[in-house]
Amino acid sequence: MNALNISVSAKLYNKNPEETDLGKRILSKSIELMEEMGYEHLTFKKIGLAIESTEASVYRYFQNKHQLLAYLINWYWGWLEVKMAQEFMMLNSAEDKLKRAIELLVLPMDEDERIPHIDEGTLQHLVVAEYPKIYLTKEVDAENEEGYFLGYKRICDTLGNLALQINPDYKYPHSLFSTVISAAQSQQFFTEHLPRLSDAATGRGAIVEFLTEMTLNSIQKR
Amino acid sequence: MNALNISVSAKLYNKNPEETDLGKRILSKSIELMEEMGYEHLTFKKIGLAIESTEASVYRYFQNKHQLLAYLINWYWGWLEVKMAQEFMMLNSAEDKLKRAIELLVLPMDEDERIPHIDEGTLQHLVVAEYPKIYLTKEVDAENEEGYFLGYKRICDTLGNLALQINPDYKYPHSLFSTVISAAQSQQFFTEHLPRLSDAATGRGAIVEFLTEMTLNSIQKR
DNA sequence: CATAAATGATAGTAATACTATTATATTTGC
DNA sequence: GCAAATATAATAGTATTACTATCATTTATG
Repeated sequence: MNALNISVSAKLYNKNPEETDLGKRILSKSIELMEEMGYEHLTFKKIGLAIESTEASVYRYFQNKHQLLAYLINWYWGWLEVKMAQEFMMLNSAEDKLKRAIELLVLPMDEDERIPHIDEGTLQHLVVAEYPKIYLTKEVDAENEEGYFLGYKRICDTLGNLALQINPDYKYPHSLFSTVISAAQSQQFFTEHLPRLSDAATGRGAIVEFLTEMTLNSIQKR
Repeated sequence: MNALNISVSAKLYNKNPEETDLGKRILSKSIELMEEMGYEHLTFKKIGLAIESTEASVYRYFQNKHQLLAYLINWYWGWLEVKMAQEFMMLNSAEDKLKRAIELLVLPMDEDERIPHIDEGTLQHLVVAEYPKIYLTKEVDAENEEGYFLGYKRICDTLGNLALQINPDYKYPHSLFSTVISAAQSQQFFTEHLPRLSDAATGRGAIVEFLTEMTLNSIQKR
């Protein structure tokens, strides 16, 4: 097993892919293929082919493509939470922690070599392009009860609590951080594909600056 | 023809649905069905059935479901632009206009009886639930060139310019308003389905307040 | 070594996303 | 008011997708 293990709710798979070699190959190739062709064009048949196995084998791990995406995205949030916890240890003010959190959301990720079957950089790019698809469905309420969105909620809570350390009277910590996190994603997407919707022609640094300013100005006491 | 006509780029249909009775029935029923069953579960066959016509007839107006969604969403933004223009005439400060724009984004819409075949309230709810699906695809760059996202871009520009009237030095008008507009959507969705991601248990008024504060604090000179 | 479990190979089904064809209305131009 | 053009209805057909099922084979485990 890995030195580091990100836990993902058992509702997000049929059979735990982290426990077998085939499972890990499914994760690894799914990320690669989904990034390459996009969620809509990916099929379990293509994954089966890519891992030199079969469609049926992929179905043994995940009920369907939607669950696979939800798994990958929850893995990403779980991993980001670990990263944040690590980095926050070295920082002493809530403001510095918030700033660093925004950087982690936006700046490119290095591969964590403790987890060789997941390419975190590619996964981050995939989350940017696919994230809202896991909740923008008619099944959202049922899936919410299954814990499909826990990863995201936990990060929002963590950041919201930091904001309340700065200003205990701030009224919208949940709204603010669900907004900031999804803006972190969508600004990356817009910069790449719809540049008229962002002012970050100069790169991700500008996104970080925009979000940091927006966050701190929102929570400041006045 | 209608007293009021919202123009949507000709790239967003095969045959203009506003020009025929059948076309209008397609629009009307599509909104109703998509709202009811969600984008994923809607098919042209079901639309054909609902309008007491056929699948083939729907294909004569729209190339596919994706184009239909893009049409409806562009229609919505076009209509919102008209609404904003109307309301801005009565307002004299950029700040008041921004505040009113946020209300229009968030508060429930009344049916405009000049356009009987479109139920604006339902359409608004549909945009909240489906909007990101039109750009989160691998075809985004090609469709961007076809003008699939013009409606959204125009609203962002308009609001960005209002912000620059308040503070000509503000550096991120496009990023801010693409963020505010998509937050207006996602906060409505979260309030309904994932309440832990918002602080608007009390209703849409809180969303308006949150977004207004965030906007004005961001653009203020300091 | 025996048994269970995981995987591979293959087949099959219902639904989807179209395309094509032809017949029948309906509109429009003269 | 009629012919020609156009729009729509009715139907059929195809390739792909999203699964489910079955059974043989390999691999792990006690």
